[in-house]
Amino acid sequence: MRSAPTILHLDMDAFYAAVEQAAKPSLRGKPVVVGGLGPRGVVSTASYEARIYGVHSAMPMAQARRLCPNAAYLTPRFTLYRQVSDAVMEILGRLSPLVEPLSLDEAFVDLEAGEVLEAAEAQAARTVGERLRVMIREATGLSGSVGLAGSKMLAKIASEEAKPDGLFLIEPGTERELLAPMPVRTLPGVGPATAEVLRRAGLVTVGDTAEAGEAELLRLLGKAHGTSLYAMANGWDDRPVIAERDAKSVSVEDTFDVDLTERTLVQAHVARLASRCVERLQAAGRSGRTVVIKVRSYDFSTLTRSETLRGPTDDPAVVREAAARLIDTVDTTAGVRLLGVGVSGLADFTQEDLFAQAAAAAEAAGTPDGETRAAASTDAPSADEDAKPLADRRWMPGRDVRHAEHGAGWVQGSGVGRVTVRFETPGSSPGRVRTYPVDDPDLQPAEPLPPAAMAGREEREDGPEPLGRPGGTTQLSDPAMRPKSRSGPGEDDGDDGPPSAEAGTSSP
DNA sequence: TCTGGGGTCCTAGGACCC
DNA sequence: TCTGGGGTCCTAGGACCC
Repeated sequence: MRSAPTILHLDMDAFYAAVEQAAKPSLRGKPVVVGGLGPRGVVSTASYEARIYGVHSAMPMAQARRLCPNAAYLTPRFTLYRQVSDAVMEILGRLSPLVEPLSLDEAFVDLEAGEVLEAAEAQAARTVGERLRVMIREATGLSGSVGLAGSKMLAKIASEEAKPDGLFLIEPGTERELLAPMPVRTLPGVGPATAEVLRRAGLVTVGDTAEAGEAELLRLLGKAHGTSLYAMANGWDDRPVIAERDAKSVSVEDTFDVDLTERTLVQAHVARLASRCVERLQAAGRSGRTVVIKVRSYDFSTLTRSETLRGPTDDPAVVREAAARLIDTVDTTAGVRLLGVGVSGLADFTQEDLFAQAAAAAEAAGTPDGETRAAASTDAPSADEDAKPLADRRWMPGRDVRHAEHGAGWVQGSGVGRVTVRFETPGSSPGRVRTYPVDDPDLQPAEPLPPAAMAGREEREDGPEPLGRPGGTTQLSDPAMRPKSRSGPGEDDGDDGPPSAEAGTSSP
């Protein structure tokens, strides 16, 4: 715990939804929900306008649609979010060399490690935080909330208090009094299960928990959890900001629109997931020794099976074979809703490297060829072409497209052989809507356009058609064009829950 | 129309070794 | 001739986070 508030936590406000609003002028000020659009999708991020209706992260998409039928529902575009995130992280790097990203939209910064802050007093830290918020807005057009405190835990709690679009500084010395009345769920590491255990013991607030004493918490929660919770409840936290950590596992998983029952289909999906997993592993330049499969059944019960190899590998065939052996041990006849394949026990070298080294050594020593292994490891990794039908992905709501005549736009919706496109770009004014057949050769998928603030020079010259020409056929209901109907104050507790991953459901 | 996807860390039991 | 004790690795599951 530092005597000056020199740990900064940045949390971007409703990040994915805010990026979409920056990219799509017609959605600004309107409810926007980003997440999986399939029958089993969940909400990744809801804009503040959508939260007023009760929509929040991790909520099933179907429920969100019931609560807020007029929102724009968009599939996530991670490459774009990563671009914007990189720009934000670069700005954080100007404050201090010690930046710890937690996700695309969140990071800790140790201001003491930078020169920006010499006089380590509160006023200086506040100034740095406010300047940061301005820089982020100028560079990306987005708002972020800043927490400042003497520890990571408190900085994070502070940024939560600051939301949305604010700054909150916890003056060292005031933390216990600030924390005491807060619900124990405020503390990091206290989720539903822990909160319930504590509630049954009569501990509801952070203050209750601190007063209960360490022995009681150890009894209730076990060693590691009890010890850390006692410290957190007292505001004690001296975890350092750590610049970069190596990943410890890589995994991919798919939830299916309809439960899988056919054995060969299950096996085929496991093989495909194994290949995808290895692609990611290789892209990271890593290899792994333990292969894990995950199976979620029709009733949501979930199990994992793992196998540890003799040495680390990044060979797709080796991982596929291990995954195939593992799935063979699982009864899937009742129906499977999710399959996953992961690799852990990561290393920076591979078994093949070792073979190659041995071979090279052997060759150097005059032994005939060291080629035996090479063939196996260069097998084509069988890209997952058939992952999702191409047509489905091309016209997912939210995707960028380009029309030969009308220029850049994005997919507002599709169905029954048609795609509805709104023609606008980040720097334009709200655009109009037109509908095309899905196989119209004039219409093609396009690269995402970054927020206008980031676009710099190259943007703008190629805007969409101006408003005013009649002829756009609007046949899908058009959420973005409805009048703003902000109802009621809404609650708006925290921000962002779970970010999500690729639109990811697929059917057999 | 109930419940995504990508991670981290912890616990606990059994195998195995010294 | 009836019971060690500790350390490490592996496997499985669960809580939690974004």
